[in-house]
Amino acid sequence: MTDISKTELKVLEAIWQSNPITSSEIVERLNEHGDWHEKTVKTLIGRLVKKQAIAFQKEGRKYLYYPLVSQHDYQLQQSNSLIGGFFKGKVSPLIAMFAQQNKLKKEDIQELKQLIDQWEQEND
Amino acid sequence: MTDISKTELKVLEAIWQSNPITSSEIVERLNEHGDWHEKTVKTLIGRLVKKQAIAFQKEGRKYLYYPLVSQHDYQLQQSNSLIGGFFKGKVSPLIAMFAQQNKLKKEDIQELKQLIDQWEQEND
DNA sequence: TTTCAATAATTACACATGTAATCTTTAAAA
DNA sequence: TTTTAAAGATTACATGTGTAATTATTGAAA
Repeated sequence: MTDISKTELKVLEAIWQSNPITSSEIVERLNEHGDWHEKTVKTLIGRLVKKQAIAFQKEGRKYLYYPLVSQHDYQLQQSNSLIGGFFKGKVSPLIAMFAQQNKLKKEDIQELKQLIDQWEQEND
Repeated sequence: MTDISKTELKVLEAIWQSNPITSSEIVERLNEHGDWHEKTVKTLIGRLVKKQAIAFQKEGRKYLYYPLVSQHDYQLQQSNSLIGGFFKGKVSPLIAMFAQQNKLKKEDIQELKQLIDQWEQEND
């Protein structure tokens, strides 16, 4: 799959939010936050189709778009790429960075602890 | 600061590795992994200068390049952007994702525990 | 059935990016 | 001092990206 650009990603996110979805609904959804020109959105939809990130089903006169790439898979791939590229594939340096920046809240710590407990229960 | 492209980042990473550094040294370093044409690297160096990601000091006939953007700051910004964009600014969903993919090793858990201990000692 | 309006497809255009070649400058070598 | 070679600056060019207008298609309305 070719790279998905910043603006294409915004469109894809609108589609992930719920689908299948028509182009005009995509435009509406994007315009809830931000200012998107209909023509621009149509172009981006077309590029996403060409990149096989989305596809459509013709339902009579309507084109119903849906994702071919799942949000989870995309996030996983991007996260792996960042962690792999910056931190040799290890997550702790990222967490350390956040800790240093005082970006960790009680809730985060709580959730991390829970994840660790779960991991320890499952592994050995 | 304008965005730094993929290939520009490779050049910047070579500079972060140790600096100040000459363009030919940058080329050498990049060619330890991968195949970089000298002219291409020169172009990318020029673009990084224009973007004010790096600068140089003329040392007689030599141009000595050094970073204006620190690796740490760059990584922090990119990490924040990913975590902010995908996980509403919370780190635990990312860790959960890694856990699910069996990407967490004993060592990671060990380090996470330590970070948590430290956090708890510092915060209340 | 002709017309209209919505939607998609095509075209446009400036700036970014990947990849490099050519031109210019200047210190070092001859 | 003239020549050369290395480094930077400029130019090149195809493809990608952001942003949109124009054209074509087609089901729905009149």
